[in-house]
Amino acid sequence: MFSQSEENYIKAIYHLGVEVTKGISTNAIAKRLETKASSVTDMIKKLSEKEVVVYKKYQGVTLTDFGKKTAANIIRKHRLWEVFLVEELNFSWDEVHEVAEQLEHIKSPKLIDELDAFLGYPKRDPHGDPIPDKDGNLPQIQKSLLATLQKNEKGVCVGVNDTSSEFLRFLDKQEIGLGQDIEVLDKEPFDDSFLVKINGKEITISNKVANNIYIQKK
Amino acid sequence: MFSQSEENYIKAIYHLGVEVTKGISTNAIAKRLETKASSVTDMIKKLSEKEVVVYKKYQGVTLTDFGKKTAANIIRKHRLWEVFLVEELNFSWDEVHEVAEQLEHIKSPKLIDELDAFLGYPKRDPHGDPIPDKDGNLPQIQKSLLATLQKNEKGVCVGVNDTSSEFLRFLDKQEIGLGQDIEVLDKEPFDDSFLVKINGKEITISNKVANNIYIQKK
DNA sequence: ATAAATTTTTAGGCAAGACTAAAAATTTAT
DNA sequence: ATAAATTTTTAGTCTTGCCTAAAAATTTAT
Ligand SMILES: [Mn+2]
Ligand SMILES: [Mn+2]
Ligand SMILES: [Mn+2]
Ligand SMILES: [Mn+2]
Repeated sequence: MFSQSEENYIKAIYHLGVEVTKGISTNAIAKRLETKASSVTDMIKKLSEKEVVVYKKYQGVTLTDFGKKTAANIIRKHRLWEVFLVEELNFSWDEVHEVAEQLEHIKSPKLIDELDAFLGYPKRDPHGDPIPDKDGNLPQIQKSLLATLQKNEKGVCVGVNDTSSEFLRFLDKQEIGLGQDIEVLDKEPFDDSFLVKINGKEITISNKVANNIYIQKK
Repeated sequence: MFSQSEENYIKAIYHLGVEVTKGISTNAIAKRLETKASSVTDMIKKLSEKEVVVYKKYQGVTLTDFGKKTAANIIRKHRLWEVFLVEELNFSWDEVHEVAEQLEHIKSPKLIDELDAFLGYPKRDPHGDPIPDKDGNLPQIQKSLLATLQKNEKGVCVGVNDTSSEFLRFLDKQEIGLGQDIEVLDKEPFDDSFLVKINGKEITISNKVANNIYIQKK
Protein backbone atom coordinates (compact mmCIF):
# COMPACT_ATOMS: atom_id res chain seq x y z
CA MET A 1 0.00 0.00 0.00
CA PHE A 2 1.09 3.54 -0.71
CA SER A 3 0.75 6.63 1.42
CA GLN A 4 -1.27 9.58 0.25
CA SER A 5 1.93 11.43 -0.47
CA GLU A 6 3.42 8.56 -2.45
CA GLU A 7 0.22 8.32 -4.48
CA ASN A 8 0.33 12.01 -5.31
CA TYR A 9 3.89 11.64 -6.59
CA ILE A 10 3.00 8.58 -8.66
CA LYS A 11 0.09 10.41 -10.24
CA ALA A 12 2.19 13.49 -10.95
CA ILE A 13 4.89 11.42 -12.61
CA TYR A 14 2.28 9.65 -14.69
CA HIS A 15 0.74 12.87 -15.92
CA LEU A 16 4.09 14.44 -16.68
CA GLY A 17 5.13 11.31 -18.54
CA VAL A 18 2.35 11.27 -21.11
CA GLU A 19 4.02 11.55 -24.51
CA VAL A 20 7.50 11.86 -23.13
CA THR A 21 10.16 9.26 -23.70
CA LYS A 22 12.85 10.73 -21.47
CA GLY A 23 12.89 10.56 -17.71
CA ILE A 24 10.72 13.02 -15.83
CA SER A 25 12.86 15.69 -14.21
CA THR A 26 13.01 16.34 -10.51
CA ASN A 27 12.17 19.97 -11.07
CA ALA A 28 9.10 19.19 -13.16
CA ILE A 29 7.72 17.01 -10.39
CA ALA A 30 8.54 19.63 -7.77
CA LYS A 31 6.75 22.29 -9.77
CA ARG A 32 3.65 20.18 -10.32
CA LEU A 33 3.35 19.22 -6.67
CA GLU A 34 4.34 22.67 -5.42
CA THR A 35 7.16 21.28 -3.37
CA LYS A 36 10.96 21.52 -3.38
CA ALA A 37 13.33 19.60 -5.60
CA SER A 38 15.10 18.14 -2.58
CA SER A 39 11.86 16.67 -1.30
CA VAL A 40 11.28 15.12 -4.70
CA THR A 41 14.70 13.48 -4.68
CA ASP A 42 13.91 11.95 -1.29
CA MET A 43 10.59 10.55 -2.46
CA ILE A 44 11.99 9.34 -5.77
CA LYS A 45 14.48 7.20 -3.91
CA LYS A 46 11.72 5.62 -1.90
CA LEU A 47 9.56 4.98 -4.96
CA SER A 48 12.57 3.53 -6.69
CA GLU A 49 13.11 1.06 -3.86
CA LYS A 50 9.46 0.10 -4.05
CA GLU A 51 9.96 -0.51 -7.78
CA VAL A 52 7.40 2.04 -8.81
CA VAL A 53 9.90 4.07 -10.81
CA VAL A 54 13.24 3.54 -12.47
CA TYR A 55 15.70 6.11 -11.30
CA LYS A 56 19.29 6.94 -12.08
CA LYS A 57 20.83 9.97 -10.46
CA TYR A 58 20.50 13.12 -12.51
CA GLN A 59 18.55 11.19 -15.16
CA GLY A 60 14.99 11.74 -13.98
CA VAL A 61 12.47 8.95 -13.41
CA THR A 62 10.24 6.69 -15.46
CA LEU A 63 7.32 4.68 -14.16
CA THR A 64 7.65 0.90 -14.22
CA ASP A 65 4.72 -1.14 -15.51
CA PHE A 66 3.71 -1.60 -11.90
CA GLY A 67 3.96 2.15 -11.40
CA LYS A 68 1.83 2.84 -14.46
CA LYS A 69 -0.84 0.47 -13.26
CA THR A 70 -0.82 2.05 -9.83
CA ALA A 71 -1.14 5.50 -11.37
CA ALA A 72 -4.00 4.42 -13.61
CA ASN A 73 -5.84 3.08 -10.60
CA ILE A 74 -5.52 6.34 -8.70
CA ILE A 75 -6.67 8.28 -11.76
CA ARG A 76 -9.57 5.87 -12.17
CA LYS A 77 -10.66 6.65 -8.63
CA HIS A 78 -10.18 10.39 -9.08
CA ARG A 79 -12.29 10.51 -12.22
CA LEU A 80 -15.05 8.22 -10.97
CA TRP A 81 -15.44 10.37 -7.89
CA GLU A 82 -15.58 13.45 -10.11
CA VAL A 83 -18.43 11.88 -12.05
CA PHE A 84 -20.21 11.09 -8.80
CA LEU A 85 -19.85 14.63 -7.52
CA VAL A 86 -21.18 16.19 -10.72
CA GLU A 87 -23.85 13.65 -11.62
CA GLU A 88 -25.21 12.91 -8.18
CA LEU A 89 -24.22 15.69 -5.81
CA ASN A 90 -24.79 18.83 -7.88
CA PHE A 91 -21.17 19.88 -8.04
CA SER A 92 -20.18 21.86 -11.10
CA TRP A 93 -17.15 20.84 -13.12
CA ASP A 94 -15.02 23.57 -11.60
CA GLU A 95 -15.72 22.46 -8.01
CA VAL A 96 -14.79 18.79 -8.11
CA HIS A 97 -11.05 18.70 -8.38
CA GLU A 98 -10.08 19.50 -4.80
CA VAL A 99 -12.49 16.98 -3.33
CA ALA A 100 -11.58 14.24 -5.80
CA GLU A 101 -7.96 14.89 -4.87
CA GLN A 102 -8.85 13.62 -1.41
CA LEU A 103 -11.32 10.91 -2.35
CA GLU A 104 -8.87 9.27 -4.76
CA HIS A 105 -6.86 8.07 -1.75
CA ILE A 106 -9.65 6.08 -0.07
CA LYS A 107 -8.64 2.45 0.15
CA SER A 108 -11.37 -0.07 -0.51
CA PRO A 109 -11.39 -2.77 -3.14
CA LYS A 110 -15.17 -2.94 -3.12
CA LEU A 111 -15.92 0.77 -2.96
CA ILE A 112 -14.57 1.78 -6.33
CA ASP A 113 -16.11 -1.09 -8.24
CA GLU A 114 -19.48 -0.50 -6.70
CA LEU A 115 -19.19 3.20 -7.40
CA ASP A 116 -18.33 2.43 -11.01
CA ALA A 117 -21.42 0.22 -11.31
CA PHE A 118 -23.60 2.75 -9.48
CA LEU A 119 -22.58 5.43 -11.97
CA GLY A 120 -23.30 3.13 -14.91
CA TYR A 121 -19.68 2.51 -15.90
CA PRO A 122 -18.99 6.00 -17.20
CA LYS A 123 -16.33 6.33 -19.89
CA ARG A 124 -15.30 9.93 -19.25
CA ASP A 125 -15.11 12.33 -16.35
CA PRO A 126 -16.79 15.76 -16.24
CA HIS A 127 -13.82 17.30 -18.04
CA GLY A 128 -13.95 14.79 -20.90
CA ASP A 129 -10.98 12.79 -19.66
CA PRO A 130 -11.20 9.02 -20.11
CA ILE A 131 -11.65 6.77 -17.09
CA PRO A 132 -9.19 3.85 -16.91
CA ASP A 133 -10.76 0.42 -16.51
CA LYS A 134 -10.02 -1.95 -13.63
CA ASP A 135 -6.87 -3.20 -15.33
CA GLY A 136 -5.54 0.28 -15.94
CA ASN A 137 -6.34 0.40 -19.65
CA LEU A 138 -7.10 3.88 -20.78
CA PRO A 139 -9.14 4.32 -23.97
CA GLN A 140 -7.59 7.09 -26.02
CA ILE A 141 -9.90 9.08 -28.21
CA GLN A 142 -8.87 11.13 -31.14
CA LYS A 143 -9.03 14.79 -30.25
CA SER A 144 -7.44 18.00 -31.39
CA LEU A 145 -7.16 21.50 -30.08
CA LEU A 146 -9.76 23.97 -31.27
CA ALA A 147 -6.81 26.15 -32.27
CA THR A 148 -5.90 23.68 -35.02
CA LEU A 149 -9.22 24.08 -36.83
CA GLN A 150 -9.28 25.95 -40.13
CA LYS A 151 -11.87 28.44 -41.25
CA ASN A 152 -15.28 26.79 -41.82
CA GLU A 153 -14.30 23.57 -40.07
CA LYS A 154 -16.66 22.18 -37.44
CA GLY A 155 -16.13 20.11 -34.34
CA VAL A 156 -17.69 19.03 -31.10
CA CYS A 157 -16.15 19.91 -27.74
CA VAL A 158 -14.80 16.74 -26.09
CA GLY A 159 -12.46 18.05 -23.42
CA VAL A 160 -10.37 20.80 -21.92
CA ASN A 161 -6.65 21.17 -21.46
CA ASP A 162 -6.62 23.71 -18.63
CA THR A 163 -8.89 22.46 -15.86
CA SER A 164 -8.55 25.43 -13.53
CA SER A 165 -11.71 26.82 -11.96
CA GLU A 166 -11.06 30.12 -13.67
CA PHE A 167 -11.03 28.60 -17.12
CA LEU A 168 -13.97 26.27 -16.48
CA ARG A 169 -16.10 29.10 -15.14
CA PHE A 170 -15.13 31.17 -18.13
CA LEU A 171 -16.39 28.38 -20.40
CA ASP A 172 -19.64 28.22 -18.41
CA LYS A 173 -20.09 31.93 -18.95
CA GLN A 174 -19.56 31.49 -22.70
CA GLU A 175 -21.93 28.53 -22.65
CA ILE A 176 -19.22 26.20 -23.86
CA GLY A 177 -19.33 22.67 -22.51
CA LEU A 178 -18.75 19.04 -23.42
CA GLY A 179 -20.80 17.94 -26.41
CA GLN A 180 -21.16 21.49 -27.67
CA ASP A 181 -20.91 22.02 -31.42
CA ILE A 182 -18.37 24.61 -32.48
CA GLU A 183 -17.83 26.06 -35.93
CA VAL A 184 -14.92 28.28 -36.88
CA LEU A 185 -16.33 31.14 -38.91
CA ASP A 186 -13.11 33.07 -39.20
CA LYS A 187 -9.55 33.39 -37.94
CA GLU A 188 -8.06 36.77 -37.19
CA PRO A 189 -4.40 36.88 -38.28
CA PHE A 190 -3.64 39.94 -36.16
CA ASP A 191 -3.96 38.20 -32.77
CA ASP A 192 -4.72 34.64 -33.90
CA SER A 193 -8.15 34.83 -32.31
CA PHE A 194 -11.14 32.88 -33.57
CA LEU A 195 -14.63 33.89 -34.55
CA VAL A 196 -16.77 30.85 -33.77
CA LYS A 197 -20.41 29.91 -33.78
CA ILE A 198 -21.58 28.25 -30.58
CA ASN A 199 -25.19 27.65 -29.68
CA GLY A 200 -26.25 29.74 -32.67
CA LYS A 201 -24.30 32.71 -31.33
CA GLU A 202 -21.18 34.19 -32.86
CA ILE A 203 -18.43 34.89 -30.37
CA THR A 204 -14.77 35.75 -30.45
CA ILE A 205 -12.33 33.47 -28.70
CA SER A 206 -8.73 34.29 -27.91
CA ASN A 207 -5.92 32.09 -29.11
CA LYS A 208 -5.17 31.09 -25.54
CA VAL A 209 -8.70 29.83 -25.08
CA ALA A 210 -8.65 28.02 -28.42
CA ASN A 211 -5.52 26.23 -27.25
CA ASN A 212 -7.28 24.87 -24.19
CA ILE A 213 -10.37 23.38 -25.76
CA TYR A 214 -10.29 19.91 -27.27
CA ILE A 215 -12.64 19.14 -30.12
CA GLN A 216 -13.39 16.20 -32.33
CA LYS A 217 -13.57 17.24 -35.96
CA LYS A 218 -16.60 16.43 -37.99
CA MET B 1 -8.48 22.15 10.56
CA PHE B 2 -7.60 18.93 12.27
CA SER B 3 -5.42 16.11 11.06
CA GLN B 4 -6.83 12.65 10.52
CA SER B 5 -5.13 11.52 13.70
CA GLU B 6 -6.49 14.41 15.73
CA GLU B 7 -9.98 13.69 14.43
CA ASN B 8 -9.73 10.05 15.46
CA TYR B 9 -8.76 11.09 18.98
CA ILE B 10 -11.59 13.61 19.17
CA LYS B 11 -14.09 11.01 18.07
CA ALA B 12 -12.75 8.43 20.52
CA ILE B 13 -12.97 10.87 23.41
CA TYR B 14 -16.50 11.75 22.41
CA HIS B 15 -17.63 8.14 22.32
CA LEU B 16 -15.94 7.32 25.60
CA GLY B 17 -17.51 10.37 27.20
CA VAL B 18 -21.14 9.46 26.56
CA GLU B 19 -22.81 9.23 29.95
CA VAL B 20 -19.66 9.87 31.89
CA THR B 21 -19.19 12.95 34.04
CA LYS B 22 -15.55 12.39 34.96
CA GLY B 23 -12.61 12.99 32.70
CA ILE B 24 -11.80 10.32 30.13
CA SER B 25 -8.70 8.42 31.15
CA THR B 26 -5.55 8.23 29.10
CA ASN B 27 -5.64 4.46 29.22
CA ALA B 28 -9.22 4.27 27.98
CA ILE B 29 -8.33 6.37 24.95
CA ALA B 30 -5.20 4.33 24.31
CA LYS B 31 -7.18 1.10 24.43
CA ARG B 32 -9.87 2.37 22.09
CA LEU B 33 -7.39 3.65 19.53
CA GLU B 34 -5.05 0.68 19.95
CA THR B 35 -2.14 2.94 20.76
CA LYS B 36 0.09 3.58 23.78
CA ALA B 37 -0.74 5.74 26.78
CA SER B 38 2.32 7.87 26.17
CA SER B 39 1.13 8.67 22.66
CA VAL B 40 -2.23 9.66 24.07
CA THR B 41 -0.65 12.03 26.56
CA ASP B 42 1.22 13.69 23.69
CA MET B 43 -1.91 14.16 21.62
CA ILE B 44 -3.98 15.30 24.58
CA LYS B 45 -1.58 18.15 25.16
CA LYS B 46 -1.94 19.25 21.58
CA LEU B 47 -5.74 19.04 21.66
CA SER B 48 -5.72 20.94 24.91
CA GLU B 49 -3.75 23.77 23.33
CA LYS B 50 -6.20 23.83 20.47
CA GLU B 51 -8.99 24.12 23.04
CA VAL B 52 -10.69 20.94 21.96
CA VAL B 53 -10.37 19.34 25.38
CA VAL B 54 -9.88 20.44 28.95
CA TYR B 55 -6.96 18.65 30.50
CA LYS B 56 -5.37 18.59 33.92
CA LYS B 57 -2.50 16.20 34.52
CA TYR B 58 -3.59 12.84 35.89
CA GLN B 59 -7.22 13.97 35.68
CA GLY B 60 -8.20 12.75 32.23
CA VAL B 61 -9.82 14.92 29.56
CA THR B 62 -13.23 16.36 28.77
CA LEU B 63 -14.33 17.79 25.45
CA THR B 64 -15.06 21.50 25.31
CA ASP B 65 -18.24 22.65 23.55
CA PHE B 66 -16.08 23.27 20.52
CA GLY B 67 -14.69 19.75 20.84
CA LYS B 68 -18.15 18.25 21.10
CA LYS B 69 -19.29 20.06 18.01
CA THR B 70 -16.22 18.92 16.14
CA ALA B 71 -16.83 15.33 17.22
CA ALA B 72 -20.48 15.45 16.22
CA ASN B 73 -19.48 16.65 12.79
CA ILE B 74 -17.05 13.79 12.26
CA ILE B 75 -19.66 11.31 13.45
CA ARG B 76 -22.21 12.91 11.14
CA LYS B 77 -19.89 12.31 8.22
CA HIS B 78 -19.09 8.76 9.31
CA ARG B 79 -22.74 7.80 9.58
CA LEU B 80 -23.89 9.50 6.41
CA TRP B 81 -21.20 7.69 4.46
CA GLU B 82 -22.31 4.43 6.05
CA VAL B 83 -25.83 5.06 4.83
CA PHE B 84 -24.51 5.79 1.37
CA LEU B 85 -22.47 2.60 1.27
CA VAL B 86 -25.38 0.42 2.36
CA GLU B 87 -28.21 2.15 0.52
CA GLU B 88 -26.47 2.95 -2.73
CA LEU B 89 -23.39 0.76 -3.08
CA ASN B 90 -24.61 -2.63 -1.90
CA PHE B 91 -22.42 -2.82 1.16
CA SER B 92 -23.77 -4.86 4.04
CA TRP B 93 -23.84 -3.40 7.53
CA ASP B 94 -20.79 -5.37 8.59
CA GLU B 95 -18.64 -4.05 5.72
CA VAL B 96 -19.04 -0.31 6.09
CA HIS B 97 -17.11 0.61 9.16
CA GLU B 98 -13.55 0.48 7.83
CA VAL B 99 -14.38 2.53 4.75
CA ALA B 100 -16.43 5.09 6.67
CA GLU B 101 -13.46 5.40 9.00
CA GLN B 102 -11.56 6.81 6.04
CA LEU B 103 -14.35 8.76 4.37
CA GLU B 104 -15.19 10.65 7.57
CA HIS B 105 -11.96 12.61 7.17
CA ILE B 106 -12.71 14.07 3.74
CA LYS B 107 -12.81 17.85 4.00
CA SER B 108 -15.47 19.57 1.95
CA PRO B 109 -18.18 21.87 3.23
CA LYS B 110 -20.37 21.16 0.24
CA LEU B 111 -19.83 17.43 -0.02
CA ILE B 112 -21.46 16.36 3.20
CA ASP B 113 -24.51 18.58 2.84
CA GLU B 114 -25.11 17.39 -0.69
CA LEU B 115 -24.63 13.80 0.40
CA ASP B 116 -27.15 14.33 3.18
CA ALA B 117 -29.67 15.72 0.70
CA PHE B 118 -28.92 12.99 -1.83
CA LEU B 119 -29.67 10.35 0.78
CA GLY B 120 -32.91 12.06 1.74
CA TYR B 121 -31.75 13.38 5.10
CA PRO B 122 -31.56 10.02 6.86
CA LYS B 123 -32.07 10.04 10.61
CA ARG B 124 -30.12 6.85 11.45
CA ASP B 125 -27.18 4.91 10.11
CA PRO B 126 -27.26 1.22 9.14
CA HIS B 127 -26.60 0.23 12.74
CA GLY B 128 -29.49 2.27 14.10
CA ASP B 129 -27.28 5.06 15.42
CA PRO B 130 -28.65 8.59 15.09
CA ILE B 131 -27.06 11.02 12.62
CA PRO B 132 -26.19 14.42 14.10
CA ASP B 133 -27.57 17.42 12.21
CA LYS B 134 -25.42 20.22 10.77
CA ASP B 135 -25.26 21.96 14.14
CA GLY B 136 -24.16 18.84 15.96
CA ASN B 137 -27.48 18.12 17.60
CA LEU B 138 -27.99 14.44 18.10
CA PRO B 139 -31.55 13.19 18.52
CA GLN B 140 -31.61 10.65 21.32
CA ILE B 141 -34.16 7.90 21.09
CA GLN B 142 -35.37 5.85 23.96
CA LYS B 143 -33.90 2.39 23.70
CA SER B 144 -33.10 -0.48 26.04
CA LEU B 145 -31.08 -3.64 25.85
CA LEU B 146 -32.93 -6.77 24.85
CA ALA B 147 -31.47 -8.30 28.02
CA THR B 148 -33.65 -6.01 30.15
CA LEU B 149 -36.90 -7.38 28.72
CA GLN B 150 -39.05 -9.59 30.93
CA LYS B 151 -40.84 -12.73 29.89
CA ASN B 152 -43.65 -12.04 27.40
CA GLU B 153 -42.48 -8.49 26.71
CA LYS B 154 -42.14 -7.40 23.08
CA GLY B 155 -39.95 -4.91 21.33
CA VAL B 156 -38.57 -3.88 17.99
CA CYS B 157 -34.86 -3.95 17.23
CA VAL B 158 -33.55 -0.40 16.88
CA GLY B 159 -29.81 -0.81 17.21
CA VAL B 160 -26.78 -2.78 18.24
CA ASN B 161 -24.17 -2.21 20.90
CA ASP B 162 -21.37 -4.32 19.47
CA THR B 163 -20.80 -3.32 15.84
CA SER B 164 -18.09 -5.84 15.03
CA SER B 165 -18.38 -7.75 11.77
CA GLU B 166 -18.56 -10.98 13.72
CA PHE B 167 -21.59 -9.92 15.69
CA LEU B 168 -23.34 -8.29 12.73
CA ARG B 169 -22.85 -11.37 10.58
CA PHE B 170 -24.15 -13.49 13.41
CA LEU B 171 -27.29 -11.35 13.50
CA ASP B 172 -27.67 -11.73 9.74
CA LYS B 173 -27.48 -15.48 10.15
CA GLN B 174 -30.18 -15.36 12.82
CA GLU B 175 -32.21 -13.05 10.59
CA ILE B 176 -32.13 -10.30 13.17
CA GLY B 177 -31.99 -6.77 11.84
CA LEU B 178 -33.22 -3.24 12.41
CA GLY B 179 -36.99 -3.02 12.54
CA GLN B 180 -37.32 -6.67 13.46
CA ASP B 181 -39.98 -7.56 16.03
CA ILE B 182 -38.70 -9.57 18.96
CA GLU B 183 -40.75 -11.24 21.69
CA VAL B 184 -39.26 -12.79 24.80
CA LEU B 185 -40.98 -16.12 25.31
CA ASP B 186 -38.88 -17.26 28.22
CA LYS B 187 -35.75 -16.56 30.24
CA GLU B 188 -33.50 -19.40 31.34
CA PRO B 189 -32.17 -18.77 34.88
CA PHE B 190 -29.33 -21.27 34.51
CA ASP B 191 -27.32 -19.29 31.95
CA ASP B 192 -29.50 -16.18 31.66
CA SER B 193 -30.20 -17.00 28.02
CA PHE B 194 -33.38 -15.95 26.24
CA LEU B 195 -35.94 -17.86 24.26
CA VAL B 196 -37.29 -15.36 21.76
CA LYS B 197 -39.64 -15.32 18.82
CA ILE B 198 -38.23 -13.63 15.74
CA ASN B 199 -39.77 -13.81 12.30
CA GLY B 200 -42.22 -16.42 13.55
CA LYS B 201 -39.33 -18.66 14.60
CA GLU B 202 -38.37 -19.52 18.16
CA ILE B 203 -34.67 -19.25 18.82
CA THR B 204 -32.42 -19.24 21.84
CA ILE B 205 -30.17 -16.25 22.38
CA SER B 206 -27.26 -16.09 24.78
CA ASN B 207 -27.10 -13.45 27.47
CA LYS B 208 -24.12 -11.89 25.72
CA VAL B 209 -26.12 -11.46 22.53
CA ALA B 210 -29.11 -10.10 24.43
CA ASN B 211 -26.81 -7.50 25.93
CA ASN B 212 -25.77 -6.24 22.51
CA ILE B 213 -29.16 -5.71 20.90
CA TYR B 214 -31.09 -2.51 21.49
CA ILE B 215 -34.85 -2.65 21.31
CA GLN B 216 -37.71 -0.25 21.75
CA LYS B 217 -40.37 -1.73 23.99
CA LYS B 218 -43.92 -1.91 22.82
C1' DA C 1 -0.90 4.40 57.34
C1' DT C 2 2.07 2.22 54.69
C1' DA C 3 3.11 -0.84 50.87
C1' DA C 4 1.95 -2.62 46.44
C1' DA C 5 -0.14 -2.16 42.13
C1' DT C 6 -1.71 0.64 38.56
C1' DT C 7 -1.97 4.68 35.83
C1' DT C 8 0.04 8.57 33.84
C1' DT C 9 3.69 11.40 32.50
C1' DT C 10 8.38 12.35 31.01
C1' DA C 11 12.55 11.53 28.44
C1' DG C 12 14.62 10.03 24.54
C1' DG C 13 14.19 8.01 19.84
C1' DC C 14 12.47 6.76 15.28
C1' DA C 15 10.23 7.20 10.55
C1' DA C 16 7.78 9.97 7.14
C1' DG C 17 7.73 13.93 4.72
C1' DA C 18 8.75 18.38 4.38
C1' DC C 19 12.35 22.46 4.34
C1' DT C 20 17.01 25.40 3.71
C1' DA C 21 21.65 25.78 2.42
C1' DA C 22 25.50 24.02 0.29
C1' DA C 23 27.88 20.76 -2.77
C1' DA C 24 28.05 18.23 -7.03
C1' DA C 25 26.72 17.27 -11.68
C1' DT C 26 24.88 18.65 -15.90
C1' DT C 27 23.61 21.88 -19.42
C1' DT C 28 24.11 26.22 -21.84
C1' DA C 29 26.67 30.18 -23.32
C1' DT C 30 30.74 32.35 -24.87
C1' DA D 1 37.04 24.45 -24.33
C1' DT D 2 36.13 26.85 -20.62
C1' DA D 3 33.06 29.54 -17.80
C1' DA D 4 28.51 30.52 -16.23
C1' DA D 5 24.01 29.11 -15.25
C1' DT D 6 20.91 25.66 -14.01
C1' DT D 7 19.54 21.36 -12.12
C1' DT D 8 19.99 17.83 -8.90
C1' DT D 9 21.65 15.78 -4.87
C1' DT D 10 23.36 15.76 -0.15
C1' DA D 11 23.52 17.22 4.60
C1' DG D 12 21.30 18.77 8.30
C1' DT D 13 16.83 20.32 10.63
C1' DC D 14 11.97 20.47 11.77
C1' DT D 15 7.13 18.72 12.79
C1' DT D 16 3.83 15.07 13.40
C1' DG D 17 2.74 10.97 15.36
C1' DC D 18 4.25 7.06 17.06
C1' DC D 19 7.25 3.98 20.25
C1' DT D 20 9.96 2.05 24.74
C1' DA D 21 11.74 2.58 29.20
C1' DA D 22 11.85 4.90 33.34
C1' DA D 23 10.05 8.23 36.70
C1' DA D 24 6.21 10.23 39.11
C1' DA D 25 1.57 10.32 40.75
C1' DT D 26 -2.50 8.11 42.02
C1' DT D 27 -5.30 4.31 43.49
C1' DT D 28 -5.94 -0.07 45.87
C1' DA D 29 -4.75 -3.50 49.24
C1' DT D 30 -3.07 -4.81 53.65
MN1 LIG E 1 -4.49 13.56 -4.08
MN1 LIG F 1 -11.16 15.59 -14.25
MN1 LIG G 1 -11.19 7.58 11.12
MN1 LIG H 1 -22.50 2.91 12.30
